[in-house]
Amino acid sequence: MSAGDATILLVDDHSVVREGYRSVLQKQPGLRVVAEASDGAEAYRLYKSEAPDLVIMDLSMPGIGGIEAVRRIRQRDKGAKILIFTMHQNAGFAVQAIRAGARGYVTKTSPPETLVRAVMDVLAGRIAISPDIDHELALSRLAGESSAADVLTPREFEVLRLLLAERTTDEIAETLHVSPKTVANLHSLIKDKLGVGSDIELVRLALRQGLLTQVDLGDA
Amino acid sequence: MSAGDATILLVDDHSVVREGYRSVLQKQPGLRVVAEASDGAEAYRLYKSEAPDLVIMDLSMPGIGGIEAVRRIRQRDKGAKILIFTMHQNAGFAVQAIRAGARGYVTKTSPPETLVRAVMDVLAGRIAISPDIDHELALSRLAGESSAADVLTPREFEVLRLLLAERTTDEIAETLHVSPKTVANLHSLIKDKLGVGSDIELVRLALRQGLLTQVDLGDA
DNA sequence: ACGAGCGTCGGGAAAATTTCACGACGTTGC
DNA sequence: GCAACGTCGTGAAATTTTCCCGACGCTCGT
Repeated sequence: MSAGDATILLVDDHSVVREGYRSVLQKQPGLRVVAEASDGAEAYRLYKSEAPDLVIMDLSMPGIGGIEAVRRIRQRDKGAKILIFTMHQNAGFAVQAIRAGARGYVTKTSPPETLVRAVMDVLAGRIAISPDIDHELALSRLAGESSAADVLTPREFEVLRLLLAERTTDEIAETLHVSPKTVANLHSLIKDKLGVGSDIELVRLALRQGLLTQVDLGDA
Repeated sequence: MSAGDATILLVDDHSVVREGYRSVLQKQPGLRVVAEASDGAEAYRLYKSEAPDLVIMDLSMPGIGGIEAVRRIRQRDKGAKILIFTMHQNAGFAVQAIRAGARGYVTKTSPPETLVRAVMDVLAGRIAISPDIDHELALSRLAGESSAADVLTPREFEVLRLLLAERTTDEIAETLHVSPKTVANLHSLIKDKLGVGSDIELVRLALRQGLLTQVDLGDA
């Protein structure tokens, strides 16, 4: 490991996975893992203190998730190179991540070579997307599935978020200081815009698009 | 690695994670990883040919999932020792896994020592549950949250499954050869039994209990 | 054998929700 | 200035959900 090695910060809440990263990356000359974090807040702290050349980050993590961590790091350093490495084989997540400022998106099902290749690409300033996500993105294009984030107005999006999180129409109305009737109207309009017929389809769509994560199920 | 080493089969669809397992386990004397699989079907095949002392298995995998793989292996060999190692910090999954015949359930957020400890426990014939899941199980007990699988009759469960998968009440009625009215009645009864007020809560509950997985979102 | 209990199936009617049509108001952009 | 649009709300119709009920068949304990 020479002084000219590219420095890397690993972020993943699963220690065994970080172990796996290390094992794969250390076989590669020119790379050096200099720090590890297990959540977004820690990642941000370590980014500031270590100023690594590259961050490899998972998306689903307790507390501050990956997307938000990307946003914060980028806000601080516009040139930050962040590669998302996640289990979510989901075009919606990829779009969100890239928009937040990530420079790459690779799924964990990818063979180690794909990860290494993506690391090199991002370090060289290129955008790296793993083939399966390319395919997902193509499919969602072809299917013409409306992306909730694009089609909905801010207010509608807010209502959708609350619908997925809170319980009743009345509670949401109170939170938003509008009449329950308005919430019902928006609810109906949202389903219309997204082209779903039932609430169950709505939740499934939200899941696919990464608006709701399985780990968000908090109130158990 | 002596001839008396305990042999292990690793099952996880993320190659980097398998890399991590190996890295952790090979530091441990007396253990030897003899095979790796990336889905349930391959796991079953390799179990038959390799007859390992222990299987370490992920839950969410393409095609045949972890639970089903446990069931098959156990059906073939009642003495099979299977340790579930997964990201799902979810009491519902743990219950399902143990009922299917797994001998242990450890989350990926656990430190490597916990995994190693669990491996030893299961090899010694003990049941191993990681502390966070113990806690989850305790909580779900205390909250008295009804487990869908327990509280619902077979027919109700079937309707729930279809509600989560299909689209309209009428379609389900047709599939089941009953009147839409019956489906609506069952739907209402299910929500009552599970103590949820809306379809959205219903889906969230199903998600928490592992009845629906993010990867099941097929029809995108 | 028999009644109690339960799962399944559905009808009827009331209650609640969803949907649709419509109007008002403020902002933005041309 | 005015057209387009987002937001908020009303009223009435359409639909769904819920609740109450009865029927049928099965199992189980006595």
